[in-house]
Amino acid sequence: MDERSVAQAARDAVPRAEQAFRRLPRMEIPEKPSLDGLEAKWSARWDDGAVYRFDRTKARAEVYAIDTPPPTVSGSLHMGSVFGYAQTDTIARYRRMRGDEVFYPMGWDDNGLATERRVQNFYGVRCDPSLPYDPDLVPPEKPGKQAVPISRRNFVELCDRLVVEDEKKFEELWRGLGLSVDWAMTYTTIGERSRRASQRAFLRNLARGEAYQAEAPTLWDVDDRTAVAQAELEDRELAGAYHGVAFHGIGAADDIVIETTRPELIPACVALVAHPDDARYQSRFGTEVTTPLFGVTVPVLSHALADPEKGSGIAMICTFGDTTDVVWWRELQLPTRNIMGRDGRLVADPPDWGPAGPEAAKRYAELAGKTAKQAQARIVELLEESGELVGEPKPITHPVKFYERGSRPLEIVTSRQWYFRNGGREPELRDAFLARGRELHWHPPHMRQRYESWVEGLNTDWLISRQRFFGVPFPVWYRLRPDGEVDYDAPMLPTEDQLPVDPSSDVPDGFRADQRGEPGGFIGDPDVMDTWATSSLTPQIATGWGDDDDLFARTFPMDLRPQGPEIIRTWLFDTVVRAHFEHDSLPWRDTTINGWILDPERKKMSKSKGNVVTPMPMLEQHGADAVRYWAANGRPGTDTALDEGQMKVGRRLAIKLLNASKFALGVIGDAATDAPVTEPLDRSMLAALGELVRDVTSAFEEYDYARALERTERFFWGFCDDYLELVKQRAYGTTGESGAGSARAALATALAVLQRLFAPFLCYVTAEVWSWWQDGSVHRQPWPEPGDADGHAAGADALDYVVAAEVLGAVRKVKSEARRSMRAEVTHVAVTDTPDRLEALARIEADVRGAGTIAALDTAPGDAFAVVVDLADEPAA
RNA sequence: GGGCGAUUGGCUCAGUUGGUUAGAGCGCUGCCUUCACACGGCAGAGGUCGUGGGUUCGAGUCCCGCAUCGCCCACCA
Repeated sequence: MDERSVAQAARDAVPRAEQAFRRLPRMEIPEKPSLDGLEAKWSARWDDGAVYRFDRTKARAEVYAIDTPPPTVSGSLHMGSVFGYAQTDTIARYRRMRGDEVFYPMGWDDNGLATERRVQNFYGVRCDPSLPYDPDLVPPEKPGKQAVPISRRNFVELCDRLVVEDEKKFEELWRGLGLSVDWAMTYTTIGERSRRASQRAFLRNLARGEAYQAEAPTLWDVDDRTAVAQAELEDRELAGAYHGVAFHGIGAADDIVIETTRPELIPACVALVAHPDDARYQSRFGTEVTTPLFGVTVPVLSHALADPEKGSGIAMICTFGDTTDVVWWRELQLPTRNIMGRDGRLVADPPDWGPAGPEAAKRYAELAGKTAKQAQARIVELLEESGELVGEPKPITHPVKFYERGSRPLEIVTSRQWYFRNGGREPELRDAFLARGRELHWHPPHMRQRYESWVEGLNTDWLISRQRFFGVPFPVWYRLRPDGEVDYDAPMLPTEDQLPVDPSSDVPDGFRADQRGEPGGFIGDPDVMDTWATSSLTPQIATGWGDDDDLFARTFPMDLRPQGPEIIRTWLFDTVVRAHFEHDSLPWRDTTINGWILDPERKKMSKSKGNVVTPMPMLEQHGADAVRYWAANGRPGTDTALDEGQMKVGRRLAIKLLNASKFALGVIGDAATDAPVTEPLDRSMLAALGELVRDVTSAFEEYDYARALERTERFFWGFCDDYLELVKQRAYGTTGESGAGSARAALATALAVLQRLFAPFLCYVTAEVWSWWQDGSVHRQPWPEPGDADGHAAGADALDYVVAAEVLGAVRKVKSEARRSMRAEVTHVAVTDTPDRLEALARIEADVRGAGTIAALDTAPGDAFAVVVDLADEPAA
């Protein structure tokens, strides 16, 4: 038995609180129950009563800790988030009712490029780090045509200001949705705790060799002017063209024609490459050719990655056109001829072309300063003029790498960056992370495939530095040599108790502020960490790692990470990496992966498609319980359409619960509810209810909240349509006090169970109906046990309730087809059925006759169920 | 190119280890001005379970192939 099971067993051994849920002496049931106003009323009461407050005196084994991925607060609220977070909340509420102390904090992911972009668009500004700080800066009312350049510090201040506003809106939304998070425990990924945790973890990674700095070719976004990581790439199909380009051998017949989609990179060419087995180029390996237009000498080489099927089977290697170039460049140990600037334009100063340099430079002069696209157009013209363009360009579409939020293709530039090891270059480490993936419990299990294919496909380490402004700075300074050059080899680091630091304003030990930027002095690392480098520590940040050791000991490793499928390769994997390094453990035991939210046309919702639905109007129109109902109907990991019809159904269910509760409690009235349950129908219903509790509980244990809801709902509609109708007359006392007492006890028992089963889903309406007759919040009640229901019905026959409902249904059908009222008198009913079912019918005949207004009922044994109904004549109008 | 998931009435989806006439809601049709509920209730019509094989006494459910859709991964000249 593991630690958790021991704790569970200990809890189970404690005598449970009053199980019968006796009604309060004085019930307060509205004359006309309504959903209106319930959300405001109960949100306020939950706050006042600290219903969802985490009790930090509980031991780890008693705690259920949920690592909610902080939503990105920049940008608009999205129905997809509502979908996932509402689902998670049903789990949280279930665990809480099971007796777990639920640790359920909420964070806001506010640092990073997403926020910067929002600030740029919202205020119409852009950050220019060369500008001085303006303490009196007032941002433009409305963004103008030209972005206003402001200093880095001003820019960060605007970021800080805007995220506070955004976070208020998010909290308002989540509160309205009824998320049972402890709002006293929010955090932000740019907040001090997050900065301290990020920097502390980084320093430890660095000390252990898990973080390192390297100068290397890097995927680069020319618009945001920052390096980006493999995890942030996406492929997009782009129109392009194969250009046949002639490279020259010794004789005119020795031309080698290559096909390229990027002729503008000819000046960056360092070699040609073909497959070693390719007969066409066997004789050329080891020889040299000269590039078209520029006349630069490059070798012809062989490499297994070259694909004989592609183009003419031989490719030019440029530094750098794509990631394959980087592989060839590294493995064939080629020189670098960089022409691509960080602004996406060809650099002014040409690379080293050797002897051909002076001539080549003349050609290059008119390309310098052009964008890749402009340069390509011009170079094609030049190739045509020189006759080195072979044939017409052949249009193709091909996948091109983009930054996922970018608008222009990524370039590859060489730059100095920070990395975390993640197995991309070390098979053993990669295997360790694959093992972690198998150690984690995935719901649904097949989602692990995405993790595996991502980890198996890693080909670089995790690039964490960004040349941006609003993020956690690297806690690193560098010495400046006497000649002013930066000494990257011996970075200066703060101690952990100094964190968080900002190296652009803080000064390393042993230096004075006026030595910043001076030869012999120091400079701070100018970069910030990518947002994932902080987000990957949310389990540590939320649980107070290093800041609150007591809390950390009670909550880490956490139990559950709920999240969307699109961030398995980033958030989930990165978080596994960090916990593996720092704690040699998983960050959590389970993960639930929700599905996509699709629009009514079954298209994935995304901003670019313009089909995003904002959640606030949905909540206002249908109500939180209705929206939660819709979300909870989306099965784990299954894509779900945005369906307002489902929300209407949810709303109707909530109203039904109001009215059925009112009715049942009205029937019970002032009478006692502790009479023995003696009537077969009551006992049979409670037996079925006990089965329901078993079923729903096991569904929740498997994280299948959708099944739990569906089963509860199905039982409840039958309970309303059949049981309440069947028991109505007897409960009013028309057949005597014993039968009435049994009915009232069964009604009270069923109501107490059903209201609690619905509580994780319909959190507002269940709070309301529970309060009519019970003390305390329903959301802090113990989860029903099967015995709460069938404990009152030992030996009951499940058939009784089934047969009663079927016979009643048959009678209703006849009345409906005869276009008569459901109250129409029935003179006689003849039921044919199997003996065991007729026995059941005999036990509950009185209830069936009462509900169907049936004067006489006969039975006859037979093979199949059949009912003949004689209606009384219609009374004269 | 590799992988994962899906394919059930007009729509959205259930269908837990293969077992008698395949379920629900929405929509549609009809009825009921019932004393919990008109933000109702009752009932009805509507499906060769994508397709072709196979295993089995028996397959929506298991196996193989195919098709379509969605997604993930991939070195994309």
